Amino acid sequence: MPPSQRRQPKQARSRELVERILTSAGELFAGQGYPNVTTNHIAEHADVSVGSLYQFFAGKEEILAALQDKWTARLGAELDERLRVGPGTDIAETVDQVLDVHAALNRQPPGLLGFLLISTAGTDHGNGVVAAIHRRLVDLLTLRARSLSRQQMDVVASMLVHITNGLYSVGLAAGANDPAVRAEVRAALLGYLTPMLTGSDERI
Amino acid sequence: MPPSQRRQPKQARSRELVERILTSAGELFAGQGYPNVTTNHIAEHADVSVGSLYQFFAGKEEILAALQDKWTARLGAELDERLRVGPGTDIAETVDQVLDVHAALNRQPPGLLGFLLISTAGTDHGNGVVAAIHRRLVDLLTLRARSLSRQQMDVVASMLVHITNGLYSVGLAAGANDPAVRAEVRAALLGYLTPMLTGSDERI
DNA sequence: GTATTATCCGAGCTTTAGCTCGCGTTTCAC
DNA sequence: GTGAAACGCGAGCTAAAGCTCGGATAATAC
Repeated sequence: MPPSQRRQPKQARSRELVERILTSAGELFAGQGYPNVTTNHIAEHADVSVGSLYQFFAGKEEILAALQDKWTARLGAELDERLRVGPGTDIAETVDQVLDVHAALNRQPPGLLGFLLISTAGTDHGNGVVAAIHRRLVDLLTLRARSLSRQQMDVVASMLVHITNGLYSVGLAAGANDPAVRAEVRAALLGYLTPMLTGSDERI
Repeated sequence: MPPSQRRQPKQARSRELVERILTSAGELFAGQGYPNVTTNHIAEHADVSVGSLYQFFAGKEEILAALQDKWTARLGAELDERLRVGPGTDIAETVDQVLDVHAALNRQPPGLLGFLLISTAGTDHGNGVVAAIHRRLVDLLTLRARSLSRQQMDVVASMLVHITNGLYSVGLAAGANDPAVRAEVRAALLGYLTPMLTGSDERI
């Protein structure tokens, strides 16, 4: 399904223009808040005319969707690269890697990743984005937590998505690089996962 | 600091009108999403004229702020009432109570509490609202976790606010009454809190 | 009962976000 | 080099959100 009937950038300069638009939109969304940003702002900030913007995007929502795709793809790629898990990998190490990736991506621009993840809630497109992350997590869990039922895995994956998203988004974004906060998020994730993976969880 | 220079409702009918406006706004915000709701929608849905609405509220943002105040006050009152904790109270019980209160408030209208809590992020007013909840939690922790330093308590309180807010808001709101989801949220909170309160946490 | 204050209303004015369209410019294919 | 396609532009149109104001009604004070 094509994002819209708009023109697809073919030449290098238009691809760069689209890139500038996305970058500016990201900075503005994260900085001013989605409702306060207009397509005119984005165009101006990107040093591009509105007309050009509308050649490639149908509107603000489509820009948001494109950003979500771009960043979740980036997030997924980073995770794939770092999480070469075998059955023997230490959980704590895995959690650290995940937190590293999140923190790094959420830094430039600050808070954007968190905003994007939060803003998936409710929209059709957002559901797809979350589903992709969810799938990846279930794959990960399959390697680690074979004692869990399929249904349990789904719930656990949801939990993980929302713990990390939620924490790194709703307010903790600012403190994500604060070691104390970081340590607590780590403790929370491990506190949740450890009993489950070591089998000491009576719910299993 | 007065919310605005608007008129304060003095008579019973105007207080009821303000009430209707807030109720309608809550339903619409939770149902249609904040950006899609206009003051005209709210007035119409509340069966009130826009003019009347603007006599008591300066605009949409102020209505949101009023809703945040009202619901966090309600949340705080419910928690105070149910969480008569002494040093001997069971943690699991406390967590259950907190989840009960959240779930109940988030039910009518569905998702409103979650939306309100999320939407505090970033705004000045929202910071105040979160600070109030935060303060209450630190009080609670003071009774339970005396071994924590003041700074640690702050971080832990932040974590708790964001775990509950985040989880019950970003996507889990829909499933908040699903027993499986509920059980996982419970497990996550206990997994985080138990080591800390029993002193088996090596970070303390 | 009368003056005063509080309230309520909604047509319509103002502002602004959203968006298009025609034209000039650049790149590409051959 | 030349025609075609891709691109870039921004003044300005459109629709809708935000909001006011003057006048009518209801509550309250005395």
